[in-house]
Amino acid sequence: MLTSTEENYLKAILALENEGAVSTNALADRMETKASSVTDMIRKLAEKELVDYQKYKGVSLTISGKDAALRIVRKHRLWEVFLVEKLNFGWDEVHEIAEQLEHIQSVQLTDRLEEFLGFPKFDPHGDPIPDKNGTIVRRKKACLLNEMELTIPATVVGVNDSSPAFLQFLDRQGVQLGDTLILLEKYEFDDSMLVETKNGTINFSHAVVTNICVEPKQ
Amino acid sequence: MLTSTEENYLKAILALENEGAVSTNALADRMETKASSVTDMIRKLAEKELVDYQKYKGVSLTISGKDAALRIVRKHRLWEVFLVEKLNFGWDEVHEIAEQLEHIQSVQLTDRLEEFLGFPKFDPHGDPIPDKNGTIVRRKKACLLNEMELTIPATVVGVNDSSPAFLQFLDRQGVQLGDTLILLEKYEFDDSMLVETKNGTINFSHAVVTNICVEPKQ
DNA sequence: AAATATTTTTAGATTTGTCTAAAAATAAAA
DNA sequence: TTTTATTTTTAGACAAATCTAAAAATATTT
Repeated sequence: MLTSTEENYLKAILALENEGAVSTNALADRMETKASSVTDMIRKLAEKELVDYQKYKGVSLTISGKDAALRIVRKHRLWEVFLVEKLNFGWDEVHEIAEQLEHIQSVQLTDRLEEFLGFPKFDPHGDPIPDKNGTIVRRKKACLLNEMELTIPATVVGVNDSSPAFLQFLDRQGVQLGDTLILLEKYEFDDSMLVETKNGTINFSHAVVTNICVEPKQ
Repeated sequence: MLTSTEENYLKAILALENEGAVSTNALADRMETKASSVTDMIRKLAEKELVDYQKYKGVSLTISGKDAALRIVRKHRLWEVFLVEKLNFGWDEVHEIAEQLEHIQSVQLTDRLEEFLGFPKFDPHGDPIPDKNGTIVRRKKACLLNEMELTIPATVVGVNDSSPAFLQFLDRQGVQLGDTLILLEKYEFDDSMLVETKNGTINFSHAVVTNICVEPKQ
């Protein structure tokens, strides 16, 4: 059995390891703790064979570590769906609560929740929900809004930044999952872009267009 | 903010204090820990003004301690309703999971869950659910099955023992909340009783009839 | 009321996750 | 390739919740 802290470390390592090992400092940053604390915890996870670790070389998840991490992500995202779909929370309000709920230990609970929710494949931010075996649905045609060709309609399928600040900004612009957006112009000097939304044509900064995931319509 | 352990102590004190202070040993028994650990924790709770404590005299909850305890009981029982009503768990399966869920910190979550469930007044074992203010509905006419008069029909409204063993026993006898039972005979020599149930007339031991709460029908 | 038994508290130790400060290893720059 | 800077690890300490063993207070019995 893992402690909540151990689970949070595994989740952080999963999020950070895009090919290659994760550095101690990167983990410390994400966990909002000190590098020395990270070293201690990594040692413990290595002893439990959840991560591969060599001094000064960073960490990566083992098979069973990745498995554990995916189970936590699965729970987190299922609870987010529950909070939004059943309890009418906004997509900007659910992360913090799901951070607690993801540590509830009961495989049966998770599986029944999934069934109750109708086996959703994506959470309220468009992130994929691992199934019972840790398998994730991958979107093939998805890209960032700024990578779209001009004038081609695109459906919003997710966000890269799930912070309340960004989500509330999108709410205020009337942008939500499933909406259609069209890139009309790109301005080189500040990488901002003109986008057609259901609320009209709006100029979005670089930070905005690189944090919205879309799929070409049809 | 309270730790889960502190919350569990408060809950235990609430459950044990039927007039008069709770002894260190009684708490240790219920918490499945040692008396010395209880003394330490009581000290901490006293510092936070959640309990009144005098050395060698036992503890009792302060107003704010009782408040906190009731909030935890409220969450526990609401989650039990959710598990049974929405996720189709049996009444014998929910306690352990609710023990974890009761520590999730979010007043908004609790209140929205309550609303989602239709403001239930009792949990799956017939125990009353405190409302937002800690107020509990009291059943006026309720008594134990063994206290009923012979031949008077009574409705099952709760159980005093919520252990899986007892609940599964009741399941096998076909006894559930809302059922009508009729006391037919009392046997002095072992305090067992003959009871009419929807599955026929059954002899129930003293342990059974003193753990079923009923209300005279109508 | 004195002796004995029980309950409760204290003292000191352990584990978990964290910290600071210093040392060691690695990476980057001169 | 030395020197300097950065990253990572070690050493030692702390707070929380627990434990064992011993001491102190209270209760019970003779």
